[in-house]
Amino acid sequence: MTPHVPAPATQPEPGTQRCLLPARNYDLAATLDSGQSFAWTLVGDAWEGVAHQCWIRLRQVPDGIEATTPLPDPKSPALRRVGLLAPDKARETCAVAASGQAVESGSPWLTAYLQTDLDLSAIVDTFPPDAPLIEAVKCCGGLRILRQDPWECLASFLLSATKQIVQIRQICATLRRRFGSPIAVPAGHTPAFAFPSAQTLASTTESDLRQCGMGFRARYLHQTARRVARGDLDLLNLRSLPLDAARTRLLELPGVGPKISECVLLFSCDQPRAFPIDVWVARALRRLYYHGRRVPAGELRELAATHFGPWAGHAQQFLFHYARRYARLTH
DNA sequence: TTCCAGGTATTAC
DNA sequence: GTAATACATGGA
Repeated sequence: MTPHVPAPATQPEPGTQRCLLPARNYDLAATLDSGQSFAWTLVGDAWEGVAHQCWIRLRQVPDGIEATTPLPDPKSPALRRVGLLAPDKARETCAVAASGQAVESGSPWLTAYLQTDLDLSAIVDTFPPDAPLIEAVKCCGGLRILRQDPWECLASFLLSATKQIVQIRQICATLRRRFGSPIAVPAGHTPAFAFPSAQTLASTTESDLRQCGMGFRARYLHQTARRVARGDLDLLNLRSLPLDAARTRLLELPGVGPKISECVLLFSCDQPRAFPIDVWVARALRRLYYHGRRVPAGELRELAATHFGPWAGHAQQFLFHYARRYARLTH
């Protein structure tokens, strides 16, 4: 499927810098709106959101993804953590960008976040050649998996239990507004906030969190934030552990079960075999691989672990997006 | 009004 | 070991 590609803008707006991340076979809309991140909003023909504590605007353009960020403001040290480059490098490029040129140099952290360097067709080639996957890939080609911050990913999915994606997005936005640090945005833009750290959330109360509309999930988020804040679990170190070890550590956290742990492993811990099975994926697996029969959860897990190969998580994301967006699979 | 939402922990067989 | 149930909240 070919994503809609709007015409490129010519000039970055004043006070911002822009760069192009070359990418082939990349569907930005499918990627940002497929329930893996809850940080992005469609504004006109672009997606606005916050990643790595930076406000960003992303647009699909013919050669890849165009990214816009605010220029660093030397008068606001608290808001200085902005830009497509590390802050020191960003200052060097200010003059160039402010003069109206697009910044063409790379931005390693954004490339890593969006995974624009990954060869998606090589991944798809590793999938088993079965009809359901072929159909899902045909419908959702260009769907990527982001590499998110582990804490934001864990906290967001703790809030996901029996919530619609639109509501998870709302709760995350409220959490940012109430507890996140303000970050730089283009002049005149509505304020944006970083995702609050585990330390910050640990220092609030369960009742404070509950007022963000998260209901019973507040206790899980608060308790997990406290454990992470006091160092029981080093989330970044999780990325260097083998799959089983990382999974075991995550499952020790309150409110984290088999589904949420797989989400964190797949979306933030470099574990492409991780395979979250939620209601949609379970429904899709039953419908597409078992003729709609009732199948024990254990059998679905067995299929997930053995059938889809080294990039099973991507297969899962195709099936999830396909079921939700195109097939509208119901019970 | 009733049902359901990218689940998990607890309790009951 | 597997099957029901409570858990808050808001949108459809």
